Parts: sequence; structure tokens; C-alpha cells
Amino acid sequence: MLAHEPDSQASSGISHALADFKVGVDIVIFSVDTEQNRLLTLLVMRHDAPFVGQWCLPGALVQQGESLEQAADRALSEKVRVNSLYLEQLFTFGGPDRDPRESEDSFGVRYLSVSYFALVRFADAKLIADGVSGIAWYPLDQVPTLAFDHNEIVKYGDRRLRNKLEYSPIAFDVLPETFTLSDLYQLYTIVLGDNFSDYSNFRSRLLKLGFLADTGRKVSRGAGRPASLYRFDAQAFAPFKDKPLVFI
Amino acid sequence: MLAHEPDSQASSGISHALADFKVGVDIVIFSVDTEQNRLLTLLVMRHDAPFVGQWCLPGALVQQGESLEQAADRALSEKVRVNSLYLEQLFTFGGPDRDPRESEDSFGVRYLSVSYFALVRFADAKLIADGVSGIAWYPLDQVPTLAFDHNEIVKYGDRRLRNKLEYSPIAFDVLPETFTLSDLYQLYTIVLGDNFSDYSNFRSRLLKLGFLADTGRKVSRGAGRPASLYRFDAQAFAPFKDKPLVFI
DNA sequence: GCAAAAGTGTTCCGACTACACCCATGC
DNA sequence: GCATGGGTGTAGTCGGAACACTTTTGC
Repeated sequence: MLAHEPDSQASSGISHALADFKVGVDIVIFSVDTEQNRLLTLLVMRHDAPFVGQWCLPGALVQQGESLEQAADRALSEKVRVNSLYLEQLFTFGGPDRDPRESEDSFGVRYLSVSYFALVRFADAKLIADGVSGIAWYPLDQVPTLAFDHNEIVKYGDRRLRNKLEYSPIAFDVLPETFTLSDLYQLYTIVLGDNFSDYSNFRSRLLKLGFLADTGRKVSRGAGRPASLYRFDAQAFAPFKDKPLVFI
Repeated sequence: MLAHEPDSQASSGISHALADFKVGVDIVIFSVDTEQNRLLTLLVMRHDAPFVGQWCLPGALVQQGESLEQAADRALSEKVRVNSLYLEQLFTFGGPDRDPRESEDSFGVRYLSVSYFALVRFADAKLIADGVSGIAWYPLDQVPTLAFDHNEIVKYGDRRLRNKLEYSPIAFDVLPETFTLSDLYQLYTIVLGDNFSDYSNFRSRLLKLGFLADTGRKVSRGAGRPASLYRFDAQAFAPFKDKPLVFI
């Protein structure tokens, strides 16, 4: 970047002053509650102006010496304690007037948001309740109106989630360590909507690929035949890396 | 973004000061020279410090009141005059120490780069030679060492180009208004490498999809049977929008 | 036994592969 | 005529869709 120096822009007449920025990161954190078959996203309650008392995405402003990813990690770990984590940059929103604080101090700084997309395991994600700020998992279809342009970011994250699910093994970052094939199928159904595939076809396709290892253990959930517990075998998956469209 | 106020970070001890940013946009501009079967990217010569005399991507620093996309558009139109244009955000690079200017003024501002990905038609892309700065199309496989982390951005853009080509109609933003099926096939071959598909199969698959309209005109290029000129029919393509994997 | 959930197998059909072959032009 | 590139057709094969069926559990 930065092919042009600040001075090279002063050449012509009007208002070519560079904008000053603060940079924030906002994270759409997804998780799946396999018990209740719900796709969840983490929201926090704002307790400062602007948008006091409104829900928004977890986020943080980038500090000196801190990388974007570090800031994202910090924002996340302030809100929830996790073991495994998938994190990926989403999109950068940087138009003027997206943050009301800009107008307050006129020539002041502009706020730019680099959004991130995260996946965590629901079972081992412990929310950090600090007693002050509200924090909660919201089913994706019940997300209220959020502060700033955060609804747009959530929508963007949802799109990415659907796409990723189809051609990369992120499902296993959301599922517990061991899971049944029904769990896996449920997950796909929850995210991609019903009738994305027949269960039995889904089943045989995935097993044929050979990176799901049968643990030998079985689990019985209410009535019906007990299901085998599987484990994702990263070794066996390696050859599929970079290859398109493995799932679904 | 910005769930946390600046003051909320001053709570604990050490250096929690927010970083100050200038934001730049850098564009990887791709074009395809169908005459010579080359995939090209546009580079400009730096004539300011740092990295004087080195090639880099076209870019600009975001000015007050300007959106990211506007800045990208400005950076592009300073260098090349085009009719049609495909523009899409790529990735945001924002780690500390990616720009040597940061260290100069110690506590000074940090430079963040939002990279964009652009496609233009080679035939009607007129480079703007201002007599001072060098500017040139480089074959992608001959791109030299660039200033900053721009080589990384180019690599990223190349990946995106390959992916996009497979499931969206961006090819028609690069090809001339009318083109032969060989032109289209060449384009895919140039970008994706040889033997991605048989020509005759590629041909019938695309024609069957029905969004390539035969103009009735033919063109003869040297020996051999003249080829029909086709046109991309956006209307007819509409139903395929949002559907996965149409091409290849 | 019966319902419920897991797991297996089979048939059908469309799509992609890999060719072989025909057509129109320049020289 | 013949080389060159454009365009058409076909047989073989692979994989997904749909659905019927079997197995193992709880009650």
C-alpha cells in the first residue's frame, strides 16, 4: 500500500487531508448447540455511549504494538474461555459515518472495523460474566437489532459460515471431540437448512472419504439403536487439504 | 465494532494506548492479454521514500470523507482509464512493522492496508502515463520483488482470481465485449493452468448453460475455420446467480 | 411387540471424460 | 491439397439422488 505520500496529495486544491483512524475488530462468534439444534452467535450488551443498552458484537480497539489478529483474540478471550478456536478475517468496514462518534468531534478520527469470524465448541465455551456487562448466546434467527452496522457483519459471517462448511472441515471445530454421524448431519442441517442432502447419502459419502475414525464407543440417546462415536482424523484429512468441495 | 470505549482499556496497568492509524488501499489489478495469452498485473514505480525506485501496487491513502471503495477507485483511475471494472475487497493487512515509516516516528501512526482486487479489460485499459512515475503491466509470473508486503497481496489476489473464475462470471469482465469460445477457453487455461478441462467439453458445457449469446458474426484469425463471436447475456445468467459452481 | 433411531444396500439417471470425427478457412 | 483451428457427436464411466430395507435399542 501507500504508493502515495501524504504530500503527493496536497497537489490539487480541495480537502485532500488524510483521514485519521482508530481501528477496531469485531467478531462474529458462532457456536452450535447440538443438544437443542441451534446455531448461536455471541452478543454483548453495550454499557457505554453510543448505543448504550443495545446488543452488539464482541470487539476491541487495536492497541499500540498489537496486530489485528491479536486484538481479535483479546476481544474474544475477554468474553469467553475456549479450548479450540477457529478464527478468520471477514471483511473491513470503513466508510465514513458508520460510527456516530465521528461526527461528534467533526474533524476527528474515523472508526474502521475489521471484522472476524470465529467458531467455538459450545460445550467447552465458558462465558465470562463480569457481573456488569450482559453477554449471551443468541440463536442466529433471533438476533435483535444491533449497534452500529453489526447486523450487516453478522449476515456476512453467516454467509461465510455456510460456504466454509461445504468445502472445509470447520464443522469439527464446532462439534465436540467425539460425535455421532447424526450430530454431524444435524450440524449441516442447522446451518444449511433442511434437505441439503439425504442422511444416508451424506453418511456414506463422508465415511468413504476416510477421515472419520470410529472410536469403537457407542452412545445411546433415548430410544433407538445406539450410535457410533467418531473422531475427526486430521492426519487422514491432510491429502484433501486445498482440494475443492469435499463435503456435502 | 468498538464495543469497548478507549477509557475502558485504561483500567489495567501497562501501555493500553490505542494505536493511531492511517489507512491505505492497495489494488491488485488483473488483466488478460488474449493476443499474447498472458495474465497481467499492473505495477507502478515508487518515486518517494521508502522503497524509492521499487515497484509496488497502485494505491492511495484514504482521505477525509472518503470511503474505502472510493479510495480504491481513485487509486485505480489515477493510473488507468477503463470502461468496465470489477472491484472487490481482498484482505486487510494491519500488523505493526509492516511499513518502515512507523518506526521513524516512534509513537507515531501505524499504516494499515486494505487490499482490493480488480479486473479490467486489457483492450480498453489506457494506462495514464504522467511522465514521471513508471507504470507497467507485468506478467504475473514475472512480478519482481515489490515494496512493502505487496508480493503477499499479489499472491492473495491470484488465489482469489482462480477461485472466482470457477464459480462466477468474472471472466466476462476481462474479455472484450464479444469473444470467441477459444478466447474464453484460453483465458481459463491461462489462469488455471493447462489441462483443467478438455476444450470440447468446456465448450458444450458452457453453451448448454445458455447465457452465451451467439452474435451471428464470425472472426477469422489466420488459418483455420472462422470462429463465432459470442456475447455474455447477463439476463440469461441471472438464474445462476448465487448458485455454486457453474463454470469449469 | 412396536416405535424410534442408526446403519446398509440397490437402482436409476445425469454429468463429466476422453476421444474420434467433420467443417471451413488460408496458403 | 493440406495444415490449422473451429465445431459436433458418442461410448464409457463415475457419482449423486431417491428410496427400500435391516439392525439395535427403549418402553
